[in-house]
Amino acid sequence: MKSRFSNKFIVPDLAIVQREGGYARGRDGHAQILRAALDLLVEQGYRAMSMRRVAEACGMKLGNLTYYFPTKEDLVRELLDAVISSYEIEFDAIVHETGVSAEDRLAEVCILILEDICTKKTTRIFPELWALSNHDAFVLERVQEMYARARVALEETIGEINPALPADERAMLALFISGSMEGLTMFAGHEKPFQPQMPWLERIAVKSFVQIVSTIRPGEMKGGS
Amino acid sequence: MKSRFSNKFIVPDLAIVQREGGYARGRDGHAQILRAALDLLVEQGYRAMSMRRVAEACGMKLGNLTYYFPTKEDLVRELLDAVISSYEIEFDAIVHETGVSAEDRLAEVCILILEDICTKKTTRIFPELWALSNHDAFVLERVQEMYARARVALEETIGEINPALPADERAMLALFISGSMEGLTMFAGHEKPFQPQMPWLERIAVKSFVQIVSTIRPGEMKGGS
DNA sequence: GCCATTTTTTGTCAAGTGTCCTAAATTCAC
DNA sequence: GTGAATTTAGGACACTTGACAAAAAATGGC
Repeated sequence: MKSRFSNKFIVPDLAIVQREGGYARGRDGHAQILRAALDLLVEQGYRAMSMRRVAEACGMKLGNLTYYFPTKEDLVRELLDAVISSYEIEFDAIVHETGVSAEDRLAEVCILILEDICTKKTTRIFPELWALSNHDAFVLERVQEMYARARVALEETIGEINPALPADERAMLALFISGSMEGLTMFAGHEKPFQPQMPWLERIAVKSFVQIVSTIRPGEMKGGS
Repeated sequence: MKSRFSNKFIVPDLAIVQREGGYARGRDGHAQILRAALDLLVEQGYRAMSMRRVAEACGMKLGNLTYYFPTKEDLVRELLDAVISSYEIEFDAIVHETGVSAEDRLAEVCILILEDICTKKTTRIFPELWALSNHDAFVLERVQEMYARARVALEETIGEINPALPADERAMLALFISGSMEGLTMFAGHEKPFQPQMPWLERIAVKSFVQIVSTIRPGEMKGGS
């Protein structure tokens, strides 16, 4: 499952924003709740993430949990923010990488994402988010915002590989590549039937992406033959 | 949103297996329940698909619903089967299509799937199934079985385009292509932010898929340079 | 029309859900 | 140490959920 690229980047579980006031214990409790909620979400799914179970999971009484998060929506939103922020931080970091060729950087970004897909956390959480985003505008917007940031790195390298491509077509290519990788979650993600074949899929993906980025010509995806 | 290929195939909502005995009214009720459950699942998500809401949605009392489906698991399994079967029927049908070139057949299969992704039903249901499959072995198996059938058509045309490829590498390519398309659901599916750009994505996808299938050489994805 | 079979109604059950409120305990700057 | 602010505990509320049971109604072959 190890790739030929070193894992310089690993996405941390949560990017928790420290609360302003309060005591030290309060800050601990705050973070503890988010971690417990995430763990419940990953291990047993969204249905299991009830206020009572979250409270129990971090040795807390229900009444205390509602002190930190008066409503469940508060908890869900802050958890979503913490989870997604951790991905965004990584994506923002990789943008400023330099030194290797454009093709290798494209490959590197893709490998990072594909390796992350194999993670239990990512395999479990993202389908949950996709399902939620179908009926919750807030989740939809937040998730799409994250993907938009993920595409920044892709668009940049695409521009280096194929400078003739206009911006909107670069964006489309990045969108295709990003979505293409996400789709492998259900097949080669954690404990999925084709997880052992992920290295093969990585090679196919990288070769395929580099190829389409290099060979597509301006206007071709819009109406050219 | 119309593609250059005619929509010969449209996936019907449900492939309901008729019950054996009983009165005519009973058979109606049976189908009515499955339709109401599907509608609830699509319109409001899995959480809204409670026994009471399903019963109410088809003008039925709760107790009557439990007569048809003693447990909720019974209902979910039969609904899942009806939904997935409708897709499998289409996939099986397209395999027996002939007449056009291998490249065009690959394109046709891909277009069919990508058009289906834009459907409200597919956009809504599949993320739900992916999320469920993370914590329900039955759902996982049934969904993966469906995808396996969907890959049959892909593997066949891949073999025609690149006959030198061994079976397992053809299978990997089909897996990549299938997963690649599924991933676009969250971006260009029904009411998703890039739904209007789906035609562009279709062209990118088809060109990319044909390219990788045509140019990849045996052994390349396993260890070649 | 009879009558066994099938379908429907009605009511109940225990368990779980999110939310709210009050009183007690703890923390920590002063 | 005192005391105000913060954190915890405990209980209660109204509501939803899946499952179950028994009586009532409708169906349709004979």
